[in-house]
Amino acid sequence: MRRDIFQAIADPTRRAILVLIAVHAMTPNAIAERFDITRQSISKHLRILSECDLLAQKQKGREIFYELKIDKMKEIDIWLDQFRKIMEERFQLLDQLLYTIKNKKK
Amino acid sequence: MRRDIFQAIADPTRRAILVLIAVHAMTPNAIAERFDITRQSISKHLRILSECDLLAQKQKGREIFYELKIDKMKEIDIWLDQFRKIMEERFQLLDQLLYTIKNKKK
DNA sequence: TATATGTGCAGCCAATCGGTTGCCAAAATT
DNA sequence: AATTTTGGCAACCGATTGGCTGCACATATA
Repeated sequence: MRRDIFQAIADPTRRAILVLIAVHAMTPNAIAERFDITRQSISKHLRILSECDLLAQKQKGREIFYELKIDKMKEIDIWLDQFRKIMEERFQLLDQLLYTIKNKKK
Repeated sequence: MRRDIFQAIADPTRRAILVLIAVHAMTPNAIAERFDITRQSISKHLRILSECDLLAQKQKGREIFYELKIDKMKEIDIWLDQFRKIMEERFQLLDQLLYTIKNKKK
């Protein structure tokens, strides 16, 4: 069973859950009310998100509030950084090239 | 057939392909050499990535060079922005709360 | 104490995924 | 003209996914 954050956010329902929870912690029932699928399905999604360390649970009586562990989202940002760096290098190379051409003209 | 960028980057092979191609455009065969799977599998991945508008093709003779359409990657960044904003608002609320407490003490 | 509510787990199922092999077409090489 | 190289497509297959139902269990409430 592969379980990483990229696989976790691949599902649109799970992405919506993350956005919902980001605003404030919610119980599985409250979340399920927002979707057209069963509470059990939501529960499965919450388990998957939890296994990726994206969620924290806070028990209050018989209710469980799930909240987003926002720090984990940084992992995606870190992955994106690779591309930002590659693009930056590419632009620098382009600048260098343009500079060389300019000097040759002189 | 669902086909969005989040589903596209869910697969680790596809993520690796994106990083490879980001550096410079490559042919399917050249990409396949870097992995332990068949050229046909790579071809499938390239098709999926293309369907998400993540890749551009440049034909040179019988070779096809695939290159990354870096702009499409911004979509992920835009999605992450939601969370950045929510977090910012949360911190501002916290600041406000701390300010109110401070003033009440006076 | 009996009942209602909140939650998670197990098992089922159709659809999708990610790999494979086999094949064909176009371009390059001999 | 025959052969090699490059690349895509189709069909197949086992594993995974994302939904469902049914059930069990703990906690509130009557």
